[in-house]
Amino acid sequence: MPDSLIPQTTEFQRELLGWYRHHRRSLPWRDAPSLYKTVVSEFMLQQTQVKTVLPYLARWLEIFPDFAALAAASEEQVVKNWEGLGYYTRARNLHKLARALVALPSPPRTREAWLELPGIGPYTSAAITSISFGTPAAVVDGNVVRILTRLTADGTAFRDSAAASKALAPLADALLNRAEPGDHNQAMMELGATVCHRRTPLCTVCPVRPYCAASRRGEPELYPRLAPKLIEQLAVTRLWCRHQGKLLLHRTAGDARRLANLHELPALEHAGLGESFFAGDTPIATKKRGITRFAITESIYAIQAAKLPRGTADRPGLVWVTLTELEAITLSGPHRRWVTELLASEP
DNA sequence: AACTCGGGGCG
DNA sequence: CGCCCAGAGTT
Repeated sequence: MPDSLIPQTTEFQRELLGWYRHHRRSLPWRDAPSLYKTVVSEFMLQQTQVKTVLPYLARWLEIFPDFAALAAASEEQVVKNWEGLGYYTRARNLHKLARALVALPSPPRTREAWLELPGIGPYTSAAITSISFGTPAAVVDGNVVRILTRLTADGTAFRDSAAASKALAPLADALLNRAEPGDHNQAMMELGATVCHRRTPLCTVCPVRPYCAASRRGEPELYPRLAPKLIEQLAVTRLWCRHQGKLLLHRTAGDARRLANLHELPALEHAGLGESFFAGDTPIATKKRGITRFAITESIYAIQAAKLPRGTADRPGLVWVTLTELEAITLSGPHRRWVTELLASEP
């Protein structure tokens, strides 16, 4: 392991923590910290930027102020308040977690015990226990991977960020300030978010620049080395079908791995229609979206209910929804926007 | 170990 | 457009 940094660990920790005390952003889970706020924010922040999370978290804390309120809510209500954030399994797991915690005499205090709970992995268990209980567990997220590979100029070609996190865990642990693990962990992530940017990092204001091999070489952007991902182009055709004030939607099965119980505009396959059903017609809207490794172009075609093949609307998953019901049900983020937009542009 | 899950920010 | 974001669960 490239660890020329290790002998200077104490100095590194002191500079990092000193910087953090002065420069940390004021964030809702830092102001009046509580276990509940820490847990909810960590779930929302999985693979999601701070800026995106802020409005969701504020609303969430109003509606579900503590574990008891969350545990008492229905799953439907919980997922509805996650609408637009994505990775909806996180919401279901957070809900399950709340129900598991209120059934215990007190929340666990060890990383191992938290790891057993739903939605909690290596990162989140370390984050929660270090921040809330002072447990000496080092977090390794995307920020930490970037900082550690730069500190040591580690040019290893990692398959993906998960492989990098695993490989860098020992170094993260060696650098952990065991007297202040929560602030140390947050300081590492704060540094990654506000100074050690993926591109054009602000090395001139970096508190740990003296310990950074990549900065010395003048090429911090070379790290980390991650394999490029292949983006696949995909085309989806969807229906816009209005009838007697209602809108035809597709509801994904509750046991599906993706978008379980969520609604979207029906795709051709949901309606049992062939690929060429709308051949020659003009879509009322064309939308682009990205989903992990897919770049999807969605074409939406208006069709009268009477022109659908008989029995189409009775197919499994298809539902007629009134505009009043539409507000209460959960749509995926993009579909919520598109539907709102298309309704507003109706004559 | 490799895949999958949604969505948005930003260069 | 492509990469990344306070990752975890499943296969």
